[in-house]
Amino acid sequence: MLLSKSCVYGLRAALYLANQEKGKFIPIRQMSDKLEISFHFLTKILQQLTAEGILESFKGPNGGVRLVRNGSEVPLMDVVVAIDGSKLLTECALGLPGCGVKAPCPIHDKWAETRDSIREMLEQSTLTELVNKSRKENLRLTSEDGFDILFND
Amino acid sequence: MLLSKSCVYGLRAALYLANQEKGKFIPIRQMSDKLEISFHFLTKILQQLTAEGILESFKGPNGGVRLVRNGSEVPLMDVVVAIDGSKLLTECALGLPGCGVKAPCPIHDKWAETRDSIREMLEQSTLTELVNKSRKENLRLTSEDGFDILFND
DNA sequence: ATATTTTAAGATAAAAGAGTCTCAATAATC
DNA sequence: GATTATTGAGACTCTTTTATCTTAAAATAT
Repeated sequence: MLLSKSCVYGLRAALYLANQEKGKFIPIRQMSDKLEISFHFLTKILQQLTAEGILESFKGPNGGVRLVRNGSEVPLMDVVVAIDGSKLLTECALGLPGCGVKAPCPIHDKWAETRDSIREMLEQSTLTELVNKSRKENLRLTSEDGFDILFND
Repeated sequence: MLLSKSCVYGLRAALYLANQEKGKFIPIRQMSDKLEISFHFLTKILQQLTAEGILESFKGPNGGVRLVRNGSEVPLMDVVVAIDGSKLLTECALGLPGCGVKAPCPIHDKWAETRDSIREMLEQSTLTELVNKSRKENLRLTSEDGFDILFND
C-alpha cells in the first residue's frame, strides 16, 4: 500500500477538520463517530499531528483539535510526512541499496519520475481544495454517507 | 513502502536468474548467499513465483529454479503482481471507499495518472532490459558487490 | 538400496502495524 | 470542590509481515 492506514485516517480527519468553522475545536469522539474510525486509534494519530504542529488541541469540555493553519495552506504532503515519514519519496523502488544519482538502480530514473509525480500531487493538493471539491460533488469520506450528510447533526 | 520486502527480494532473485545461462537450474542456496537474503525466506517467495508460473523448479542434485519464459518476456509487473497482488494498481490512494470513475475521491484523477505511470514503468521494464543495463553500468543487487562480481565463482 | 542434494511444506518465532483499554491530566460547569 | 468532558500517555492485544527451523518429498549419484 502506498500510504499506511494511520496516514489515511489522518488525512480523512484533516479533511474533516478543514470543513469546519475556522478556529473551532472539534472533539475527536465526534470525528471518530462520523468517520467510523476507532476513537483511541484516531486519538493516537491526531496526537502525532499535534506533535508535528499541524493540529493544536485543547482539553476539557468544548475541547478538541483544530488545524493550526488554514486548510488552504496545508498540502496533503504535510500530513503524509508527519505520519508516514518521507521514505516514500526518498527510497529506491526496488530496494536496491546504494541507489541514487551516483549509483542508480536499473529503474532509478523511471521511478524518480513517478516519485516526483506523487510528490507533486501531495504538495499541490491542499485540504481546502479537496474539501471544496468534495462539497461540490458530494464525495465520500466514509463508506456510507455523502459529504454533506457527514456534517449534519 | 511501495513494494513489500518479499516483492523486492523476488525481483532481485528474478534479475539474478535472468542473468544466468538460459534453461539452467540455479540452486536457491546460491542465490540466497549471493543476494544476502535468508535462504528459507527466499525459498518461500520463489515458491510463490513457481506457483504463479513465472519460475519452474527441479528437486535434487543439480536442481534449482529457472525462469519459465525468457527474461525479455518477463516484465517486472508479473513478479510484482505474483507477490504483492494488484491492489497497488487498483486501490484509492486515500483509502476512500467507493472511489472510482462513478464516485471519485478528491484526488482520484491525479492519483489515477500517477498509478498509470507506475503501471507503465512496471509493464515496460523487462528483466533482460534491466540486467543488460546493470551489466553495462555495473549496478548493484546487494549492498556490497557490483553486478559483475556478484556472478563470479 | 543408501546417502546426498535439492525444493516443498508446515510449525514456530520475532517484529511491525493496527487496534483496544485504562488511567492520568486538564479545563469547564455546576 | 465535585462532576463531567475532553486530550495525553502508556500498557496491552491482535494481525500481518518478516524470518527461522524442522521435517518431508523428490531426484540424483554411488
